[in-house]
Amino acid sequence: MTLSHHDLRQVNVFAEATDDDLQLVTRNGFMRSIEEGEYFFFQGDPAEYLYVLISGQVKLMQSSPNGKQVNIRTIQPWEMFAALGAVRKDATYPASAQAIQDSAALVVRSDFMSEMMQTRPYLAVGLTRLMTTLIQEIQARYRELATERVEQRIARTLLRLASQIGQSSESQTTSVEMEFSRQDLAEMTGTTLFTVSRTLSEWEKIGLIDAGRERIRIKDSQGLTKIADQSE
Amino acid sequence: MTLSHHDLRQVNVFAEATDDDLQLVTRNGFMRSIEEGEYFFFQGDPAEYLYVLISGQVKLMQSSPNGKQVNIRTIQPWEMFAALGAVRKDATYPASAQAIQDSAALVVRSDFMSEMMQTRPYLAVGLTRLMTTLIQEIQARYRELATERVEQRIARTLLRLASQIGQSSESQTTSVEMEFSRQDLAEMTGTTLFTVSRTLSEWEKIGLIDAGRERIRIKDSQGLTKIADQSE
DNA sequence: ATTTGTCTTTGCGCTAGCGCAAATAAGGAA
DNA sequence: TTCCTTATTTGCGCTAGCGCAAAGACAAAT
Repeated sequence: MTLSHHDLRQVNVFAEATDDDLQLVTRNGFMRSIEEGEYFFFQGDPAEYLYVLISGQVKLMQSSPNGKQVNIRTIQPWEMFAALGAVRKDATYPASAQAIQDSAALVVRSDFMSEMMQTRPYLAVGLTRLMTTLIQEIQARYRELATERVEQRIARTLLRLASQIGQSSESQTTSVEMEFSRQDLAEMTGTTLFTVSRTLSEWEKIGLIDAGRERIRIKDSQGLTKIADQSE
Repeated sequence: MTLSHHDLRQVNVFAEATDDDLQLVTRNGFMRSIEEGEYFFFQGDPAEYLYVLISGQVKLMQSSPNGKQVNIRTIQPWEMFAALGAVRKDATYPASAQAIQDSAALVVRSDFMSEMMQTRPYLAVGLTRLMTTLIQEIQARYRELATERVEQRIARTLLRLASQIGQSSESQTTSVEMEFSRQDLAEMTGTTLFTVSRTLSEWEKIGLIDAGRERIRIKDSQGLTKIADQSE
């Protein structure tokens, strides 16, 4: 698989890059494909590489000492992830990256990117911009987790995922088919598999969604929005 | 109040700055002092300035549409905050900054810092490094909120605060006196004022802490650590 | 078609923690 | 000192959501 510069410019950090710089990145990087369920890296590994997802879907998850897991973020194609190694020496990945669909990624050495950044402010600035986005998103999720009830969080998460996926795939169809297990969704919303299952069953009954094994499709996003926004 | 370069180098992002650059920053910035309870800025305001806390203590909090608040982060002296404006045009603050003690900050225009960053990679890289730290911290808090019980979260928060404060003040005394209301602590841990009160009362009874009105001192940090780490 | 493994559903009991209300305590101001 | 405001404590009832177990559904492999 070859990457055109046009493709790579979909990556926010590379949007303003010169052709030469993109050339450098692709020359120094390599492609890596893994199957559903496999990992790009594990929490605690030395952060030697950063990744740009080309196809598929990847979840970043963090596990606590006692073994429970939370889903920090779900990566869509053309997102850069695991970039922290580029700015911190001897960092280790704070999360594991598992493919939830067969996935391919462009892999670049952290220290190579780090060198590039020293002489190309646009790169460092772009990376900072990316990080502010991430911070804002996780802060919002944190607030939701702290203040909202499970039902609202699940609704909001479904809507968020639908918009992320709808954005990355060009299919602007109203109802996107999403592939997630109940367990995945539980980890994303900070609840349990059982509660997710119960909630989705309820919603399917009243026609808000259409759900199956590892598959959810939103039928009435307005109805979900109403649930997500209900103040009490 | 004047800021020596030595002082400013305590700020991580400025650690490697040249004297000239520090000069520029102080010349283009100004000091702003506010009293306990007042705000440096509010969520939703245009992010025109970034701040470096010089003295006091500030909490960054986010409020949801329905009015509930969470404490995103607590700022200690020599921390930079509200830096997102420097990399995003037309951004608005995603949180409000309220002084929980009388505080003073160095205030710098976002677009001035933005310009500096264009020609000084160390600044952009330093800012990115700062952001990765923030991301890691809030991710950890997110995981805790999702997987741990209230008791553990309160214990962990107390320990974290104690270490942060102990770090910024040079007093390496074993037990730091912390000034927080029960409400503050509730917002930091994603619980309610009542639960915090009950928990602290319990801990005071068994000698882990010493608490008063808007005041907490850890007496037995080992005991707290044990609570924070208990896996069940 | 049958088996096997995994994912999902659902019933059931339980409890951590919420939320209200009322009492109490601690400072600060007059 | 006394008053006033604000923070804290504590009792009490309640429920959202957890966690287990067992059954059911689906998909892939043989």
